[in-house]
Amino acid sequence: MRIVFMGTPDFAVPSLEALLEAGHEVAAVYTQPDKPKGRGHKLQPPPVKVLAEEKGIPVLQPATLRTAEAAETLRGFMPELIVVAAYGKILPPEILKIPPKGCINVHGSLLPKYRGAAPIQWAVLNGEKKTGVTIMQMAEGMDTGDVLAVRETEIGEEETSGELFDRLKILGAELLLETVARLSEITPIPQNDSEATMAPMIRKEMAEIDWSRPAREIHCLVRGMSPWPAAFCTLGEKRVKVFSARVLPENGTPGEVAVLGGELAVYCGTGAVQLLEIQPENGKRMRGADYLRGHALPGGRAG
RNA sequence: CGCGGGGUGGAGCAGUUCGGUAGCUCGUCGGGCUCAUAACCCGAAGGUCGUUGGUUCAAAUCCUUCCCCCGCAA
Repeated sequence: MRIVFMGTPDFAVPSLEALLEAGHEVAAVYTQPDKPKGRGHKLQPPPVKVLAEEKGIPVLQPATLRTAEAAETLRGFMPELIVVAAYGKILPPEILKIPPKGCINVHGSLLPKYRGAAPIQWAVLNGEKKTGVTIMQMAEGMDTGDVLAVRETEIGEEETSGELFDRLKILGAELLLETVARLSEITPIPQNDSEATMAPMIRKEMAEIDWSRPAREIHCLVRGMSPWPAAFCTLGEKRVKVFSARVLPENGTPGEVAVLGGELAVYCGTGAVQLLEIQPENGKRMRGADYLRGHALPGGRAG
């Protein structure tokens, strides 16, 4: 099938790969413009662009699709179908109407749950036991289109957003391929809007640990924010990221640092958490127990 | 030229301002104590102090070249 693919980050890469391997004709790839990232403000191409260029596919990085020119350009590729996976832009109605077989989207949740930009992280943050991927037709609203296919998966007790991301991007690619193959046979199912929840973009401030919260909740925060932006707190004078933690039943003054079970730990509102893997400001990622060797903290307070 | 921190035995750190024979906590190895231990005691091994050149009687420490790592911001 003649397809135009739109996607930007890592999550979208397996989907594009799958379409190519299945022999679909990808006429063009749309992705976000390169942005200055990293130290020194170097321009970074999105992962999808890197793959597309490797495969010799035309790459377009328009700042907006809301112009007559953009619609005209897209029409020029004569796509039968547009496949979108974490593109990062909303498609205006004029664009949605272009491909005769419609526009479909790969979404990292069980819609109508977790509509929006960060479904995977929110599922982990909320301590969900299961989630999944949904392939849907695109409508004008945010992830409101009719559902074409769904696949569920369980979330591990200790699974982080990063790990779940890696699994869902593969699941999503597989389900996408099956859905495209059976597109004409599928009857779209409307979403039940009354059950919808939103998963807005994650902001760094949301990753700050509040030690007065229950240990279980902090554990979810750590998993949900790992590896990005990473849950963080203050130890001594330094800001420290927490990538991995374990819940303990011991109670104490919330925010007090201790050594529990031989590991660096902090008491929470209810229970305590061991900080198994952390990264101090300016430091490398290391085990909490290692950090303890060079820092006398027990008895102190974490912020 | 976005701002900033750092590279010291296997790990995490101190020492660098005011140059002078490398230190702490832990790990490892050997021995001891103990019913026992992530406990305690004794002893040992292990470091060209990221790299290059320089200053000096003497450089981890001062000046210089380059490499690598990381935090913030975006």
